[in-house]
Amino acid sequence: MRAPETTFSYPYPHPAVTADVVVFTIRDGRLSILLIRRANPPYQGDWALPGGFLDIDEDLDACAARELAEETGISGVYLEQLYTFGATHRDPRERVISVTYYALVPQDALATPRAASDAAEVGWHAFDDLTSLAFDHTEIAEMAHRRLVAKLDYSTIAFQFMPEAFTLSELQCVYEALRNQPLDKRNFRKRILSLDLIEETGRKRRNGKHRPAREYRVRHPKRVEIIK
Amino acid sequence: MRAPETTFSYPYPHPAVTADVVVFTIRDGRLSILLIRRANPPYQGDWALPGGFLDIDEDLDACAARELAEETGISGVYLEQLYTFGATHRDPRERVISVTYYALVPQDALATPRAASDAAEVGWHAFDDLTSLAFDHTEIAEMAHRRLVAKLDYSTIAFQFMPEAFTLSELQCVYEALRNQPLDKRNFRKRILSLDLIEETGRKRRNGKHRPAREYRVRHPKRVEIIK
DNA sequence: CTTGTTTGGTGTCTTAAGAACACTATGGCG
DNA sequence: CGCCATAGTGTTCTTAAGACACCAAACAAG
Repeated sequence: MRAPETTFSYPYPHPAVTADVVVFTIRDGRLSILLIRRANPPYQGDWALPGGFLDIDEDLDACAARELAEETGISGVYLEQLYTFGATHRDPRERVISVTYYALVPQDALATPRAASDAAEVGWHAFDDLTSLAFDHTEIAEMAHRRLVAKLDYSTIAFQFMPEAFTLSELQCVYEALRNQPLDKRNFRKRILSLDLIEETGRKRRNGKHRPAREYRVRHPKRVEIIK
Repeated sequence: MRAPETTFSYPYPHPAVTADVVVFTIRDGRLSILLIRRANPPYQGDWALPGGFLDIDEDLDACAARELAEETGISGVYLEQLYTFGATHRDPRERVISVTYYALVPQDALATPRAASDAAEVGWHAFDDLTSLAFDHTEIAEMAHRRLVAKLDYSTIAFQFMPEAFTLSELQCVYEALRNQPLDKRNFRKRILSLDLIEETGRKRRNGKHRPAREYRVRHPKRVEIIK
C-alpha cells in the first residue's frame, strides 16, 4: 500500500479502470455464478462480481486473473474478455471503466471459494435465481450468459466445465443446464464423439446401484476451438 | 481547451482511456478500412485508426461516435464495440487503455472522408494491402476483420454495407469481398430471398449495355439481427 | 434491323447434417 | 434371482446446403 500523501496528477481527468469477472460453474445441474457480498459502500451488503482496480503496470488479463485469485482463490481456469462497460455514472464514487471477463470453473473443482483476506462473504448462486446485483453487474452477468450460450454451438467451450475425467451423461447434463432444454441421448453422443475431441480413459465410473459408465477425458483440455 | 496549469490528481495512478475505431467499407469490390496519417509523435507519419481520448463525462459509445465524426466526418453508421486493448506499453507516452469499436459504412456513401480540422491526411486502404500501422492497430484491425467475417454467417450485418437501394449482384459482391471467395449466383439469391429481409423497390437499375437489374431495399435498415 | 455481347434472372437433383425415436446391457440391492 | 436404475446403441425421416446450365433483356456495332 502507498503512503496516503502520494498523489498522481494528469493534465486531463482520467477514469479509473477495473477488471470484473463473471465466474460460471455447473453445480447440481444448474448454471451458477460466484458472487461476493460487498463489505463497504457503495452497495454495501449487496452481491457483486469479483474484481478490482487495474495496477498501472499490469496487463488487463493479468488484472482479471489476479483479482479472481485474490478474491476467490480460483486460478488456472478459462478466462476470456467479455465487454467493456463505462456508463458515466455506473459507479457513484468516480468515473470507472470496467473491462469485464468471464471465467469457467470445472464442476468438481476443489474450487470451493475461499474468502478473500478481508473475509468477505463469497458464494455460488444459481444463475436463474439472481436478484439484482451491485452496480451494473446484473447486466454484465446477463451479457456473459448470452456469450456463453452462443459459444456452446460453435466452440468446444463446454469442456471447460468438465473435470479431468467425466462420463458422457455428465457432459450431457452440462449442455442441458446451459441450453436449458433436454437433449436426445443418442444424438448427443453421436455428435460429441464424431468431433473426436475426447477419448476413453479406459476406466469406468460406478455411481450407484446400476450399470457403470465409461470415463472420458478431453484430448486438449486447455484448448477452446471453433468447430463446424 | 483547459488552462494548462489545471491538473487532476488521484490517490492511485490512473490510465488514460481512448476509443479507437476500425472503419470498414467495400470499395471497388474490395474490403477497405479508413486510416489517418499521424501528424505528431509517437509513430509520426504512420497510418493509424481514428480515435481519441475519452471525455470524463462521456459514455464509451458516444466517445467512439464523436471521434469518428470529428476525425473523418462519418456519422450515423453501424458501430459496435469490439475488444479492449491495454498492454502495458502499447503507447510509449503513458498507460493507455483502448476500447475499440468497428464501424461499417455503406458502399456509395457520400462518406468521402473529410479531413479533421487539423487537416491530417485521411484515406481508404484496401484491407489486404495493409502495411503495419501505428501502435497495436494492426492487431486491432485484424481482430475486427475476424469478427466481421464471423458475423456474416449468423447475422444480417452485411446489409450495413449497402446503400438505400441496391441490386442482388451488388449484394453478392459484398459477400464475396468479405469471404474472399466466389459464390454461386442461384444459391446466393435463393438464400438471401428466403430470409425475407429485403424487398423490391419496383425500380430497375440500368448499368450499361445489358439487361437492367431489379432494385431492392432492406426492410429494416438499422437492424442487425441474428439469423439461423 | 440483325447480330453479338454482357449482365440479370431462374429450378432441379444430389448430398450431408440434424431430428425423431425404443430397446438391450450391466451392476447393485433386496 | 428378480427388480431397479442408469449406460449404451442404429435407423429412418426431414431439412438445409451445394452443384450445375440455360434463357432474357438491353445496348452497341455493323
